[in-house]
Amino acid sequence: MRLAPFPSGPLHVGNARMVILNDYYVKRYKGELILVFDDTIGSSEKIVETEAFDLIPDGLKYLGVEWHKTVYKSDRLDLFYKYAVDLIKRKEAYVCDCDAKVWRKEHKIKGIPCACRFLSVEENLARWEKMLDGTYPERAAAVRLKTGMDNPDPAMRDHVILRISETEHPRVGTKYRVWPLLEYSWGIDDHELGISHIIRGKDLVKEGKIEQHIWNIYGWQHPELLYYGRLKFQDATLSKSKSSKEVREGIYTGWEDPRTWSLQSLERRGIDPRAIRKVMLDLGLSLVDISISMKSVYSENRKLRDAEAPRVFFVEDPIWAKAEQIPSNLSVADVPVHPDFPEQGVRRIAIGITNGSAVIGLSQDDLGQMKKDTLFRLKDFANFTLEKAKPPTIKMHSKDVEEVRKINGPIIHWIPRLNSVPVELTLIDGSIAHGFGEPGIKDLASGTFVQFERVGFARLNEVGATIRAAFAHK
RNA sequence: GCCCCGGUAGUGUAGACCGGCCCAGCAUCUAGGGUUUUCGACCCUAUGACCCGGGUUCGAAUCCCGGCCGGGGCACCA
Repeated sequence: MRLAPFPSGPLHVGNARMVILNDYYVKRYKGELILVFDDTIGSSEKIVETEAFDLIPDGLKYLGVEWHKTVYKSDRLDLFYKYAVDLIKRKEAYVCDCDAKVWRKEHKIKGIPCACRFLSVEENLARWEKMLDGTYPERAAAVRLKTGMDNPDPAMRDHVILRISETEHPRVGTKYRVWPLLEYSWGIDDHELGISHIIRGKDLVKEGKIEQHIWNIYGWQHPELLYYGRLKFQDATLSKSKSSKEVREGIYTGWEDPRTWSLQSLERRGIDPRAIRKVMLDLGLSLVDISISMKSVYSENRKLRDAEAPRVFFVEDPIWAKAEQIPSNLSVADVPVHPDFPEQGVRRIAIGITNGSAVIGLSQDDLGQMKKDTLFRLKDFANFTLEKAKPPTIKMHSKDVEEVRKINGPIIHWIPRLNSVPVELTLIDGSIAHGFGEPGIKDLASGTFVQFERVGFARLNEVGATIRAAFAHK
């Protein structure tokens, strides 16, 4: 089987379907997977980006995809030329010098052949040479495959299979000026590369039919063609060209910016590749267009990683409150690393008491919902009442959690002023939440997937004087 | 305009090829409840679907026809 990305940028969650489906069947039937960079010259809208040659394999490795060989379409032009000449000699193809617009209107739509279709083999071969040697400028001539002008489907009438482009190619430069189109190059390569099964999006069914036409000409065995419908995410806009532009212009921080939805960005957010794989495989292989939510990926990720995610306190944009009347024997809070696994021990958070009071950071949301005298609990520490809002002052009430449970009072997360560490948390929309994490956060390894209690899961990407983290999901 | 494909709960999927075991299974979402020193995890409960109309048949989500709705193709893009 084969993976055939166009190298315009890294793979994103949407591309993951194609990749995982192929990888799944290859592994299940112990087949062979070839990574084929579909780096023909493209068009003004579809441009080959050199960095994609590295970003795509990176994404595949992240997903745990194993491929056996890498092939570049741009290395195989001579092969496509060889078959082009052969098709012309077999009178299966011809060089058409009609204007594309005129041809579409007068010939394709009406189903009437143009004069070029009846030219002799010799004349066609002469024209072919003129395409190669530069006599024809761009767009002046193209090779058409005789799929049939009388085909009831206008989409199938004598499609162009090779055309002239003088765009410089990032890998082979200006060595070639005639480039194949996708359906032709694959018609040849699916056979030449020995592909047995093709799994691709249903936007390519017409291309599949053209491939079959070519296989029939040569009497080649048909690879199995399987198509799946369009996949949309309700809560993610996937646009490689938009991302590419925003990355280039510096509006996005790079290809790991969450707004690109690249595999790199998901890795950075601590999404387990197995979560993506599970969701993609659950979709099956139907032709139906589907629209799913990233929530399913998040749900799977939670199942996979909740158990290994240490709990940490993080307060965004904290309001520093003066906490009074704390007894000196309560100078440290012992907070479980993970509530379901007591054996993982506790986080010892020093409160920082001076003269019976300390400074504690609370979230604006929590504080905003409290009235004077509200009884609440600083989670895993002690109960307090709100004395006054400005300046924010809270007073120790009791230690036992039952006191606050009785009245069903709020239990909130918090951080001490003492030794708390600045944290920059990149959210899914690309914005950054500034806040502080509890002192112990600086002892965690970079790459750790944590749960900021009552905030959500995140991955620590840089651990230093300031912690940089990426929000994953609730 | 021409051609192709699809339509099971909010979402996704199983069942459809080989009609009965399907008054339709599962997951997720949503709403309740339980548990928990997190708005996480875990447990329980609830709501909720075979696009419509004919036909074949003892019997149709499954087969046939028509309609409706949706998607895609008709590029010298991939």
